[in-house]
Amino acid sequence: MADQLPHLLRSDARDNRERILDAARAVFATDGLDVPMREIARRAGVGPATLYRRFPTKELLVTAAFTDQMRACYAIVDEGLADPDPWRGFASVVEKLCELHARDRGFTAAFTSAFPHAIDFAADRERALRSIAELVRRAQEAGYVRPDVVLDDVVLILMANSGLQAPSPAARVLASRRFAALALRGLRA
Amino acid sequence: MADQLPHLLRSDARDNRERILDAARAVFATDGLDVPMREIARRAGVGPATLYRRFPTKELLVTAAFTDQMRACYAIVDEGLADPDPWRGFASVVEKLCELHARDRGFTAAFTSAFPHAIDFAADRERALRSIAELVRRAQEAGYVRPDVVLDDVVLILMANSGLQAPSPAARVLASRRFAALALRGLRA
DNA sequence: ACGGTAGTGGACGCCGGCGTCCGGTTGGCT
DNA sequence: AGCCAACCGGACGCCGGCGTCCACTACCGT
Repeated sequence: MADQLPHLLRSDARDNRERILDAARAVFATDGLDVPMREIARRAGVGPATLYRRFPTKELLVTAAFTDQMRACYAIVDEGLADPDPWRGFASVVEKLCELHARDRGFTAAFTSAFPHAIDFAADRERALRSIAELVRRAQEAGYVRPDVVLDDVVLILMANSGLQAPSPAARVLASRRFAALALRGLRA
Repeated sequence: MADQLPHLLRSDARDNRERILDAARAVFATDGLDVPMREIARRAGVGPATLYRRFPTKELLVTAAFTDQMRACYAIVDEGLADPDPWRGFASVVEKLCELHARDRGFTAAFTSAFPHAIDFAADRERALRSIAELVRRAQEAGYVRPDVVLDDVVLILMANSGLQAPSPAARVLASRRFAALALRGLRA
C-alpha cells in the first residue's frame, strides 16, 4: 500500500498528505472520480506539485483514499457472517453495501471501473465476494433464498444500485434503501 | 424538433445530415454520450464545421439522434397497454425498456442526465411515465402487483438497470434480462 | 452551360487539464 | 542558533477538445 511508511516523511509533508487524502475523500464522495487533480490540491490548500509528488498517479490517490472504505466493506461482510440468522445476515449485508455505495459516489466508481493496475482492489474485491458467496449459500441452505440465485445476482444488484442517481446524497441513500428492499424481495424464496 | 424542415436543405446537405445522425447514433449506442463532436464528424466523413452548422449544440444532436429511440419507447409502452393480461403487459414493458437501455448506452444517458434545455425529452418522458403509471395501476387492480408499489419504483428499476455495465453490448443485454426478471419478482404480489 | 448561392472542410485561436521544473521556505538535527 | 536537506507551490510547456472563419466546391434554376 502507498502509505506504509508515512512516518519517515517530514512532519509538514505528512500533514499535507493527510489534508490531501481528506480533500480527496470528500470530493470523491460527492462528485465521483472525474475530478481534476488540481481541484483536489486546491481544496487541500496545496500546490499541484505537492499532490503529484505524494501521489504521482490518480490511481494511487484513489486507492489510498478508499482504503478505509474497503475496511468498512469488510466490517459489513464480517458482521453479516457473524449473524446467527442467515437471512438477516445476508439481507443486512446487501442493504448496508447499497447504502455505502449510495453515500460515496467515488467508492462505487473506484470499485467498479477497474483501474488497470489497481491490483489491491481486485484482490480485496475477490475476498469480499467469496464471503458474500458464503452468505448466499447459507441463506439458501436455510431456505430463505431461492435456490437458483447465484453470487452474480448479488453483484448484479450492487452494480445496478450504483446506477441510482439523485441530486443529493440523502436522496441517493433513500432511493438505495428502497431499491435494496425491492431487490431482496426478488431474491427471497 | 430540429429536423422538421429537412426538405428545404440542398440535397448534399440533407445527405450529410443523415450520415451525421447515423454516425452519432452508432457511436452514442456503443460509447455513450461523452464522445467528442470531432469524432462523430470524422465517422460521418464530414468536417467539424458541417457538424456544427447542422447541430450547433451537442444537445440538439443528441435529441435529433434519439428521436426514433423515443418512438421505440412509445411503441413498447403502447404495446403493453394493449395487452389484455395486465401483468404480462406490465412485465413486458419493464423487460423491453431494460433491454432497450442495455442495447443503447447513449439513450440511457440522454434520457437520464437531463440536458437543461432538452424540453422535448422532458415532455416525452412525462407522457411515457403517465402510461407506465396506468400499467402499474391496472396490474395492481388485477392483484398481480403489490399494492404498495408506486410509479417511482419502476423508475428506480429503470435507473438501476442503466447502471449495469459490461464490456460487450451482448453481455449488457444478458445482465439486463436477469436484472429485469429479478426486479419484477420483487414487485409481484 | 452557366451563374449565383448554399454548402463544405481545413485551418485557426482559445481554453482547461496535465505533469514537471526551480527558486524560495521550513522543519529537524547538532 | 545554525545549517542542510527535505519540502513547498507558482510558473511553464504540452496536449486535446471546442467553436468559428473563409476560400473553395457543388448543387440547382434558367
